[in-house]
Amino acid sequence: MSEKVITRFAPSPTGYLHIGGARTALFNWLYAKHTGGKMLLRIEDTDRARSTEGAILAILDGLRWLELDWDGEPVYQLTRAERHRGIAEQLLAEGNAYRCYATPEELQEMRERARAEGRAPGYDGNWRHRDPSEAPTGIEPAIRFKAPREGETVIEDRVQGRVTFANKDLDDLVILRSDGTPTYNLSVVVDDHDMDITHVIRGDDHLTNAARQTQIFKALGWKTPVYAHVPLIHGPDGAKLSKRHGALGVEAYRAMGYLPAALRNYLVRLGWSHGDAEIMSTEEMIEWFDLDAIGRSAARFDFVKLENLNGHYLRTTPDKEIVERLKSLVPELPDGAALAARIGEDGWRKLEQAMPGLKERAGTLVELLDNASFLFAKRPLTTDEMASRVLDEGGRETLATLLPRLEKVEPWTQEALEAAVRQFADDSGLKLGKVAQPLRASLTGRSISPGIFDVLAVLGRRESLARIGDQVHASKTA
RNA sequence: GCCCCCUUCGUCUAAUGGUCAGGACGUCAGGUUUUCAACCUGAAAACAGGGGUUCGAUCCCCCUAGGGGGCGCCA
Repeated sequence: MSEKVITRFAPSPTGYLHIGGARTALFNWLYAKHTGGKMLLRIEDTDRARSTEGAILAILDGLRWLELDWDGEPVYQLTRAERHRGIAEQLLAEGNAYRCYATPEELQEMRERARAEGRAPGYDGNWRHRDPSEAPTGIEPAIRFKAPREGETVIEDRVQGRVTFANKDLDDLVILRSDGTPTYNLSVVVDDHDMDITHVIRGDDHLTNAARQTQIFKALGWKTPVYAHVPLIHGPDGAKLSKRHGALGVEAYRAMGYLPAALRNYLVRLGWSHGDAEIMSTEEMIEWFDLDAIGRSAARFDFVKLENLNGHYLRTTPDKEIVERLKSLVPELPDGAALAARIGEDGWRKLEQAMPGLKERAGTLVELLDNASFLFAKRPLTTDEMASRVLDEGGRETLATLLPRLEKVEPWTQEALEAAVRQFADDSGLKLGKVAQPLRASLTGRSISPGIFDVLAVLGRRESLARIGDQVHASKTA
């Protein structure tokens, strides 16, 4: 019965689901899937001052967007406070905890003194042995766990290996605040036990917590879960991930135009590998993922590689799906409403038609959309610098002679257009590029675009001829 | 300050007590080409430093340096 693996993702809702949390969730999810187990979701909202409803929603949304599902209903830690309190009382009754009357000021002072004297700034255990009769009046005590003083606490970590802490370095932590609310380390132990969690996969910033939690598990006579502490993700400069370079919520990645499959693929390769495999399907990830293959060193976040991966997934995603994703993305963009109005039904149709050429050239959905902007541009087009240079006198003359030939093309298909333009280039003794570039500039306002015959076909006869005509006329009036 | 962890091309990583230290992204050079991409070919690019152990160390041990994490009545 207890053979089945149960992992959990346990974010605290004090902000969005950041990229490190997303990877932790992914690893928990993959391990659960790999072993045929479950992944539970627990919202660690015991810090009432900082937890927000919005953050909970953001985290749930982020997980859904990443397509990482969890088993059962999310457990809100706050709702279990009574149970946690009960265990604290039990620990107290069994002599594994004690009341501490130290005030915040006293603790502050103690820490400063310890630091000054070069000792670990932990609690000195003053109230561990003091008689309750000495308790000052008017002060509600906190309850502290009576941590072992001698010996060591050993964690057999699936990623970090055997990690040993001297018990003298681990102080008596508060398990129940003076206001009667449980603290993190107590809640985690009780919940992991009650939820039958078999594997705890989390960031290695929790490594020392694992030692403290192990002590509590032992005091309670409970079996500890298997631990796997994954190294953190750093910014490109090797320093802690800041908002500037990637500690963004996953919704920011969505807004930048990344695909969930690409982000998953990128994240799974940060700290974990399977031989030379780089691009892998979700099925392959599940099949191959294993705790033992997780590395022990921190990885730097690299947007360039993410974008490369995203480009790959863009190219292999069906056109219709990309259009759907764009439709939901556009309203969230700056000026999204206006953009959506400009695109319109007709624009979405053109977009899908032009998609094969567009997705080949983009790293993100946002870039793709920008590359596609010529599709919904209104005449007369504005031309960028490079396009203007192509549309010099010679370029416009070429267009002027080409225009009548194009007007005769029937039907207006890519094949017919290509044949006509190539024939024109031949007849004029011009290289195809000399014709294609002015054409491109007149049709898109840029020097870069999808294949020119695609552009012509998608834009349609009327619009294409009008845009070319605009340039020809400009040459006459100039 | 104390405790814990980490260190292979710029980045993500593989591998091994004896290898030309492999792959991917990026970079550079070619090819292809209507532009840009994509794609193909090729190149440059790493075992942090110092001691051991060993016939032989990137790999095992120690030290140093550098980086990271933790040290709350936060989670």
